[in-house]
Amino acid sequence: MLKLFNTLSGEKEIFTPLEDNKVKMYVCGVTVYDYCHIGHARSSIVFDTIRRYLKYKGFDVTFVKNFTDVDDKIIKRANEENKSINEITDFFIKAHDEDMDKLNILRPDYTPRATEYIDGMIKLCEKLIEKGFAYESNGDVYFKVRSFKDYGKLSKRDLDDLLAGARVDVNEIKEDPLDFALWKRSKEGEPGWNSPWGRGRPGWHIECSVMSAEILGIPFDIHGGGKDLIFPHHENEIAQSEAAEGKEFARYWIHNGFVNINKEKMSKSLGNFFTIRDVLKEVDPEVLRFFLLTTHYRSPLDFSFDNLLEAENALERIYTTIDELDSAVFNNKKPVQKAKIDEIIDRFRKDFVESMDDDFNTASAISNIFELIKEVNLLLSEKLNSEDLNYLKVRFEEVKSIIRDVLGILTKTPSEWFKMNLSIDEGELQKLIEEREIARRNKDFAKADAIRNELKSKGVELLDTPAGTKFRARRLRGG
RNA sequence: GGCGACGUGGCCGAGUGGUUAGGCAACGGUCUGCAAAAUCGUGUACCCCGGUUCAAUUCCGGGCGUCGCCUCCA
Repeated sequence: MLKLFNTLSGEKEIFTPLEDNKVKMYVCGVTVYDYCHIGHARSSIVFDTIRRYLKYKGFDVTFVKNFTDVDDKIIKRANEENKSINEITDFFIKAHDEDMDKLNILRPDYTPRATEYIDGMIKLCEKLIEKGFAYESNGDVYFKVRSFKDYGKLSKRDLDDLLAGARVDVNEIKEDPLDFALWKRSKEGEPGWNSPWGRGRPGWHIECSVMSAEILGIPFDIHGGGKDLIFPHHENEIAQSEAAEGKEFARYWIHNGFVNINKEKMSKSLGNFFTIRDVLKEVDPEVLRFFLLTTHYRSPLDFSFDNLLEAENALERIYTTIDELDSAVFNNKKPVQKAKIDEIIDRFRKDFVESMDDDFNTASAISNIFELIKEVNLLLSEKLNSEDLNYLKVRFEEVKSIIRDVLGILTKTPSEWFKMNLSIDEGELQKLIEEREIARRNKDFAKADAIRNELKSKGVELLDTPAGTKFRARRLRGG
C-alpha cells in the first residue's frame, strides 16, 4: 500500500488515483535562462523516481514537466548576450535535455512551453475577471487574493500574517498588496502578446494552471516541485485554478527538499551552486543520481565532493558484487541452496517495496540493496554448485532490473563500470598483465609486484582470480 | 515578526516506545605468493532540561542550536 506525504494535509496519506489505475502528474520544471544546477538535478531525479515507482506499481502514469520560457531573467539574459529570447530558451532547453538524459531521467510525456499556451492564459484571466476574482489595472491583471477563501491552505498561511511579513510588494497599482499578477503589461523592448488589456505577458503562476489543466484536466492526481514553490507559486496556482473552475485543482502535493552547500540552500541568488555539468566532470552521472537518492526526498541534502565520492565508493560495492557474481565459479560439492536463494531474493523484494511504499524512502530502499549484496556475497563465498549459481544469477538479474527500472541506477555492466576511469591504453594494460602472468608462473614475484605497483599508481587495481587476472580502474584524484 | 522543518556514533544517513538499520572511513582476524574483493570482530549513537511510562533516541512541554519559506528560486 503506497503512502505519500501530502503537503496539503501535512501528513502521509494512502495514495489512490482518481481514475482506476491512471496517474496524472504535473511537475514544475525550470526557467530556461541558464544551465541546470544540482538542485534541479535533485528535483528531477526525485520526481523521475516517483514516476518510475508508480509505473512499477502498475499505474499508467502521464507525466508533465513544463519549461518556463518567458520571464524577467530570460529577458535580461537575452539583452546581455544580445540574443533573441528564443535563442536563449532553445539553447538552454537543449542543454537541460542533455543533462537530464545523462542522469537517466526518463523524458516526460509532455514538455509544454509557457509561450505555447498564451491563449489559454488570457482566457483564464478573463474568466477570473468575470467571476470577480481578478481585476485589470493599468494594463496588468491581478488576482484578488482576499476574494478566495482557501488562500493559504497549502502553505498554511494566514493572510494577515503574510502582510505582517512586511516584504510584500508595495504597489500603487494593486488594490491590495497581497494581490499577485496574472498578466503584466509589456514594457518597450519586452516580449508581448496582444490581449484585451493591451500588449502584455503572463505572470509566472498562471502558466502552470493553464498547462496542467489543458494537458491533464483538473483535478489531476499529483503536483510536484521544490519546497520553495509551495509559497507563493503553488498557493497561487491553486487560487487561480480553483477560483476559476470551482473545483479541486490537484489532490496530492509533493515537494522535495533542497540541496545545501555548507547547510545553506544552493541557489542562483546566493551564487553557491554547482551545475550538473560541473559535477559530471568529476563523477559518472550514475554516481550523482545514486548520491541524490541516498537521502529521503523531503530532507535537506548537504552537497560536497567528499560526500559524492563516498557515494561513489558505496555504489562501487554493488558493482563489485555484480562483477563477482558474473565471474563466479562453481564447485558441485555443496548442497543445493535454492531455497536459501529464494529467501534472500524474496525478502529483498518485499523490503524494497515496503521502503518505497513508505513515501518513496529511497534511502531505506538503498540500505535494502546493501543487505541483499551482503547475502549474495556470503553465498558466493560458499561456492555454489553450478545449478545454484545459475539460479542465483537468474534471480539476481530479476531484482537488478527492478532496481534499474525504479531507481535508475545499475545501468552499466561491471566491466563498463570498472573500465570507465581507465587512464591508460587497454592494449598496453593487457600486455602488462600477460607479462606479469609469466613472471608469476616463474615465481618471479618481485617483477610481478613491480607491475602491480606500477599499475596501482595509475589507478588500476589487478585481481588474481581462478579465471585469470582482471583489472578495476579507479579515477585518480588529486590530494 | 509570522509560519515550518531539523538536531542520530569519525563522516553520510534510515528508523523505532523495549529486540542489528545501511554505507563510507579506521583498526584487528580469516582468505591470498603478495594484493584486491569478500567475510568475521571492534568502536558502548541518538542536542540539553523536565514530564508521561514498568521502559524514551522514539510521545508531551520548555530551552539551545541550525536551516527554510514569507522576494525570483527545484
